[in-house]
Amino acid sequence: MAVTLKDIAAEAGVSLMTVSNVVNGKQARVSAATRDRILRIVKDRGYVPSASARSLAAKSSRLVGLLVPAEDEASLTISPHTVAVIGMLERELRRLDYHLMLRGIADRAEITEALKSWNLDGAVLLGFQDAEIDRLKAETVGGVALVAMDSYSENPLALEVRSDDFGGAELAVSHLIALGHKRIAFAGPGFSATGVVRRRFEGYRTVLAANGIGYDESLVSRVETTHADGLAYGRRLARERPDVTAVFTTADILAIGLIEGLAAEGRSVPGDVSVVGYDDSDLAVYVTPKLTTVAQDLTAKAAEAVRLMMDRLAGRDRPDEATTLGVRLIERDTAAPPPRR
Amino acid sequence: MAVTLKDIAAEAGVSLMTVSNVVNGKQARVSAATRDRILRIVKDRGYVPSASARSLAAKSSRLVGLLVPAEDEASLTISPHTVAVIGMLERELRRLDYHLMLRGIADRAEITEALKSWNLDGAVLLGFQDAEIDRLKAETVGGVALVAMDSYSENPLALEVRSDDFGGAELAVSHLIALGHKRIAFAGPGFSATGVVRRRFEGYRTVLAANGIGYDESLVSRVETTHADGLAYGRRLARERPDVTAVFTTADILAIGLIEGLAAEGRSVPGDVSVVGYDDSDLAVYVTPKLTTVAQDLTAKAAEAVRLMMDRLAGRDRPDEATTLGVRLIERDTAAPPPRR
DNA sequence: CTGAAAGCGCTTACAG
DNA sequence: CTGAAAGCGCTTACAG
Repeated sequence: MAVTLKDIAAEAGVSLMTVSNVVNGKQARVSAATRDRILRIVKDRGYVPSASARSLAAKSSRLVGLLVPAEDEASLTISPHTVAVIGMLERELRRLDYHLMLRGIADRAEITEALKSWNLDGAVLLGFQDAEIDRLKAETVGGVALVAMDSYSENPLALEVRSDDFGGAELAVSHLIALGHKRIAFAGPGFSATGVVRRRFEGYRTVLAANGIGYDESLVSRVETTHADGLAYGRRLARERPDVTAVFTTADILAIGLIEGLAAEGRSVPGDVSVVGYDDSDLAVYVTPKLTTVAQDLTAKAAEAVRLMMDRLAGRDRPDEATTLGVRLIERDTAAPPPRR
Repeated sequence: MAVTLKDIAAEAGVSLMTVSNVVNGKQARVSAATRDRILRIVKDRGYVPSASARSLAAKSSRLVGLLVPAEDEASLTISPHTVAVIGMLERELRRLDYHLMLRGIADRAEITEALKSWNLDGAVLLGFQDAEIDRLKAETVGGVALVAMDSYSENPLALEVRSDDFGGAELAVSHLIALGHKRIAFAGPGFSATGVVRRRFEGYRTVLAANGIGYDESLVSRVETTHADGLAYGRRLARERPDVTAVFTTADILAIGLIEGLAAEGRSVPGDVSVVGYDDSDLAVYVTPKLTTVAQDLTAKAAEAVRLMMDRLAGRDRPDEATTLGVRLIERDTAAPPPRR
């Protein structure tokens, strides 16, 4: 069947060991002549080392997992965020001769299982709630390099990477206030559980307070991150809250649905209501009017996650602190001064 | 370190073999009492079988690859298409206790390498050109189950899954003709090389001919599948081809850019120019006006690919013919009768 | 610079 | 119903 080290060794008239050394680039241990001869045979025969044999014999699998929460029977929901991370991660791993295993996690125990089963060298945790990261235990995680994206968990087992969610909200809400808005709503998904949303909510509250605007709980709505939920929220807002002149949302897709919902009830953006999104996804410029939004640099975030992972894998340990990336406000066409009364 | 079969066997006072049988569900070979005892220990100790050891000893790795073309230094471009397939594939594999390895392919030789290195049981090839599928050889592929998506290659080594590209184009162009259009442009990426685009182009030509409309090469433009290229094309079209009243494009994102480009030059859709997209991606309903487009059921296509793969893996071999899924036209707001002159 | 031995954690026949 | 042996393809010390 497949060509093995043994076959190459036999053909080259050397020992297994020598071929192994050559294949793994330990050149100091083999003469140039032998090396070239072996390399030629390797190439001619199309030899590819068995990764599972290697993984079994060595301590390292050269395998990194990308772990993403998954409903039991549903297929993985892959956000633009996830896509950016997958792309970057795969490329960097490939460059360093690692492989990427993608795994949906329906049940918490599967994290451990995924780690152990293929003896992963590292894993990137994407989209988990802080509490789930908190629960990771050293016994079950072993020495696996763990990077948790968008997590505010304090668990020292995982390196955290996120962008400045508090600051992003500050930027957005300050902008709305500067335009003259006072009745500013907040819309986002379950913000008690997920740290990212909670930080944005805190940014919202903080800026309000700093500007002497009283906090009004009735302006805060829990809306899932989908176009449909945004749309329903927009209709509701138009009907029930004519006093609201601006909305800060935690996601572009939600903002886009919201704008459509407002329009369906005869309210225009930004004429009647201003809307600020979050993410600066591609979508933001495809829609009309183009979306004013908080940009987080997904590519940079993914790159940072990969870099942390690679540093850990290479044993270049770095100060074990969370990395927080900057954000900025992209002013486009959905935020304007409130209508004159 | 990690708990092994041996540890479990020792604790249960049985042989390795017996534990192995229990873990692998070969219950006929073990008494119920022993089985329950072993299962309890397995659970208590948190034993997870080593997949690499298993892969090495058995003939099967329970590993399926998703192979996607990648520019050398660029990160994977993951289309909505790819996302749908990744999600479906991961879920089905997980359900059957397989794992998914994601691999970008910069160079053709890497396909073989990916297959051999981890001893993949199967692989889904996504986004390769027909010629690349054609070149796959039995020697290098071995017995790996191969599914090629959106391929029109005749290579019997791979099972092909695609949707009815010729029919989709027929639907779109017939619709435009029925509305009264005669000067209908075609815009899509490199359509000599990729079978999918070529089939759509053939659909376009065929319908034109069937309706007595002469083929005009100057109406056919090669435009890459990006918003930016669509936009540039739209501007060009508005300036140089006032005679064109309708455009059939091979992708929604391209159509959306095109509409923006036309608008930038003062031409409205569908007032001045009608546009039909392809894919019915989420985007289609987010933009204004909402896009008329050809829907291909990505979920169904992904599901079919997974099903073919699973049947092959399970040895349930099926008639080795390509699967072609249906398409349908979704009429929304970007196609209307041509302007009266 | 090169090699013989042991072992990684499993499964696959084959016995009993 | 249960087990002892061989082997999957590699790497890791350790010798020479």
